[in-house]
Amino acid sequence: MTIAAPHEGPLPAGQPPRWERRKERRPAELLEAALGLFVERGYAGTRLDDIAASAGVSKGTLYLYFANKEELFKALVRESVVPLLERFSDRLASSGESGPVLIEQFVKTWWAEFGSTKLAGLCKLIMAEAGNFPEVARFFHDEVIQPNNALVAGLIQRGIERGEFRPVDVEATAHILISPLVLKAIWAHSFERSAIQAESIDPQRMLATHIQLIQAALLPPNR
Amino acid sequence: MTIAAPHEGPLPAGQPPRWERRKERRPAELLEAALGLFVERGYAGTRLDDIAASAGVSKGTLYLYFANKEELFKALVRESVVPLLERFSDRLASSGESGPVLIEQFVKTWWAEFGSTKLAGLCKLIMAEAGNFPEVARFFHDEVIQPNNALVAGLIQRGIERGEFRPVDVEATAHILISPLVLKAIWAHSFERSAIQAESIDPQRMLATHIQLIQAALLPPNR
DNA sequence: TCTTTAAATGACTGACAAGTCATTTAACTG
DNA sequence: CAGTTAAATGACTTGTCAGTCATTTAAAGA
Repeated sequence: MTIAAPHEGPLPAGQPPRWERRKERRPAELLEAALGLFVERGYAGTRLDDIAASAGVSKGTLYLYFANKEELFKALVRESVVPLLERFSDRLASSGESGPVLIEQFVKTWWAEFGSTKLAGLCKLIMAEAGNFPEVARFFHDEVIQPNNALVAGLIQRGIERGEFRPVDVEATAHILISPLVLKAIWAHSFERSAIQAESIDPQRMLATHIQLIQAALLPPNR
Repeated sequence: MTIAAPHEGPLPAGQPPRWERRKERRPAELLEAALGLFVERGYAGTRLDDIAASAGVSKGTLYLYFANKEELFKALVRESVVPLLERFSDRLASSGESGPVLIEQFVKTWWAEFGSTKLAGLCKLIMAEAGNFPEVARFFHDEVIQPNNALVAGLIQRGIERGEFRPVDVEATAHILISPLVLKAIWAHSFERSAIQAESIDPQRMLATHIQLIQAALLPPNR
């Protein structure tokens, strides 16, 4: 993509080397290519030759950086997850907003930062391959899903304590709140790819309705 | 599984033939075996040898009944969908119950008849393979998902017209209502298989909460 | 300019699994 | 009890793709 300076060391003063080599941006480039192809064709359906070609190198190069296909896949999951967590953790946990507003912020942020992203395709992929890669599934579950659920549960719990929400089963409600987001994100990478002219609902419209419904459902019974 | 009489014709009076042959229950048996293995290991991960062995025959036999792996898969989807539709169509569409009760009935029936079944695994499989089998995805979408959505949308629409529900975006609400069911069903065939000791929520508990929340969310603003 | 170093290559191999088919086996027939 | 039919078999062929490695290429240093 972009022309890059060698990883370190002095370059011939000024102009970058026309053709790159011995770069250590290679792993990242390969993972980027792998993400796209894995999401599009699935794990088994993606050839390492294609990933390499898509990253502009040969298959041999790929093996300089990753031991094998499975390790490449695991690295992809690991590397994709890190920025994801960073983006989310501190975002809403300690905001001063009211419960209903926090819910709205969460839904919108979640969709913008994750649901509408290629990463949602990765989520679909992991679910599809969970049976074949239990460790990967476990990792993703522990590092992404659980914290995310906990975050939502925290929002609801706090709202209840403040009297902004009526008392409900916090964990179950958290699941129910997230489900439409996750499913819509997955959907976009399965049916909406194939059955294109399917009259699928606009995400923003669905999100807006979802926010309204949840807020109404959690309204305390006072007054 | 069970010992079966030959497809037709007279048997030697009384005792069924000890070893079956030339049966035409074979296709169904093969599809049954295929369903289990496909759901467990995915499309690419399932060997035809294994399907045949699981059905108690050799691979050659499989090819007497299905042209190839892809046709076997398509047949599986087609055959699985038919009973699914029959079970659901006439169930709730013309019941005399009130809106909130219909919602509850729908959620519980859906889970019992589909979500907690192997067929949910098929749904996961189709989503995972949608990219590789667009026709299959389209078929499933048109024959299962759309009618199901329409059914729910109908319930909500009728409730609104009767004044049992407040006016909402019917289509979006239908999606939102179904999402937690579908996702929980898919979940059971991915993460809950691999990350077993994950503290996953009991489906009944989640269903109960979901019903409460939806009913509250749709409560008309009267009084 | 020559030498050194390591990044990159791509032809090769080995394994695995889809799909074939000549042969075997068992039910039925006369 | 032959003889006929077709269901069933499993060894074999074939194509694909993950993974290897001797060779090539280009950057850096002397």
